[in-house]
Amino acid sequence: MTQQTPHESNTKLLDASLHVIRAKGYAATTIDDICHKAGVTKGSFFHHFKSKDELALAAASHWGTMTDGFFAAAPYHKLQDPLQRLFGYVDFRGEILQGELPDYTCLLGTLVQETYATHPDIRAACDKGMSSHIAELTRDVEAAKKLYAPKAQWSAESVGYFIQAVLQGGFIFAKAKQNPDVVRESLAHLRRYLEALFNQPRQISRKEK
Amino acid sequence: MTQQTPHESNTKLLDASLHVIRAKGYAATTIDDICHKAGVTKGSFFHHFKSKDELALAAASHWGTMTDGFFAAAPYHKLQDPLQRLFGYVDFRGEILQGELPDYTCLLGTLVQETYATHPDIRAACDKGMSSHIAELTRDVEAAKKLYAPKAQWSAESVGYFIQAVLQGGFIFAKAKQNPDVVRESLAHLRRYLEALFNQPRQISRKEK
DNA sequence: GACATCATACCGTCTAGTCGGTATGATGTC
DNA sequence: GACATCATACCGACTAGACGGTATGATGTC
Repeated sequence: MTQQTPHESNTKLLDASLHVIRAKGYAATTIDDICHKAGVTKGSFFHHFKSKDELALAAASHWGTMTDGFFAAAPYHKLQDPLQRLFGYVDFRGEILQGELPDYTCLLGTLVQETYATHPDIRAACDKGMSSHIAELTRDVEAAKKLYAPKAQWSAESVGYFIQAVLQGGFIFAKAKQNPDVVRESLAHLRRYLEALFNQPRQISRKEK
Repeated sequence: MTQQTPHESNTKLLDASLHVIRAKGYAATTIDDICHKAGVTKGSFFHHFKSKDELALAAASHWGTMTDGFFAAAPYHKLQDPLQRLFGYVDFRGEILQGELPDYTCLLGTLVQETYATHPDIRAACDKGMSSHIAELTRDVEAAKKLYAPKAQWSAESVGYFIQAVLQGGFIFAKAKQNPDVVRESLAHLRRYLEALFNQPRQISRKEK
């Protein structure tokens, strides 16, 4: 909290770890892998981080900071209507499926799968990061519900989790097929569902042909 | 394919690996872990499997056999109407969320996350296993579509993948929260969506309070 | 006695983490 | 402004242990 701007090597190591862990998984990632990718030495690594596990915690936190900024800066975020902002989010998640798999998949989803039973603190950090992203989403769902479906039975939070589950699950198939098409098609189903939940007539989304 | 009934140790090793890999992940699982859990020695392990990677392939195949049998024997499978069978599947997936996390999460989803970039053959085996399960599901979706929504635009296959994505994504949150409630709530959303897709009036499912 | 099924000791490599050391630059003192 | 002192950042050889895999031989079964 009393952080100065961290040193460049520190940031390079964190950025490298985001990529390498998403590509190889946490256990298979070696410290040397990360150092090599970051272009720093092992001595430097252990100057900045006490252990591999501590790096994972720092990486999870770094991931949260990165993604918060990324989504806050996205164009959909400026829309006034909370429902439009929600649709904007879903469409945006489809638009960013570009480049290699480690560029668009979720670090926390990968990390938690491997560590939930063996590394309680890393599991908790993943939970915290994902929950905070979902809480942000849930605020829009809640506001949209008040406006468009005030009497509906479902909870806004469960919708937030549902959206993320579709994404996380889609990423698994993207990895299995080396191809994000399943994510795109699942997002199309998700959007159709959200339209129904909020009593919106079927409409063609911006990016849909 | 010309398999005799495999020796007991072989099966014990495979069963053990299903559990251990789902708990710790593939890379963090050691051969000794699996031997210990199976109650056999390392000599036996290497008598039955050439390497750890070969075990992973055998485990993926074993998983497919197990789950095929498990779902084929489930009560919903006897229903005549394909749409009821589909709803039966979704409800059944909710009902089996019992016991510890490694008891109900998906081996292939866990495995593919860690290996997709580094172990092409394991990745392919996971893809094959998941695709085959989805193909089975897709047959019911297709049949139900013919009956209840013949003109709809969506493809049956994309619905099959969507269902699995919701499950796989839900498992990630179950791991993060050590609790399958997110899966249950996501399955409730999924069911509501499927009812809409097939033009079914909202109905209270058997297990819903 | 031949073959499958182990059991045990062992080997070599890989890897997280250590440790002694250096480079750089800030701060204080005269 | 010269010099001592010290903190931070970094380097890379080294180590101890873990882990995948092997070698060898025992035991049972036909």
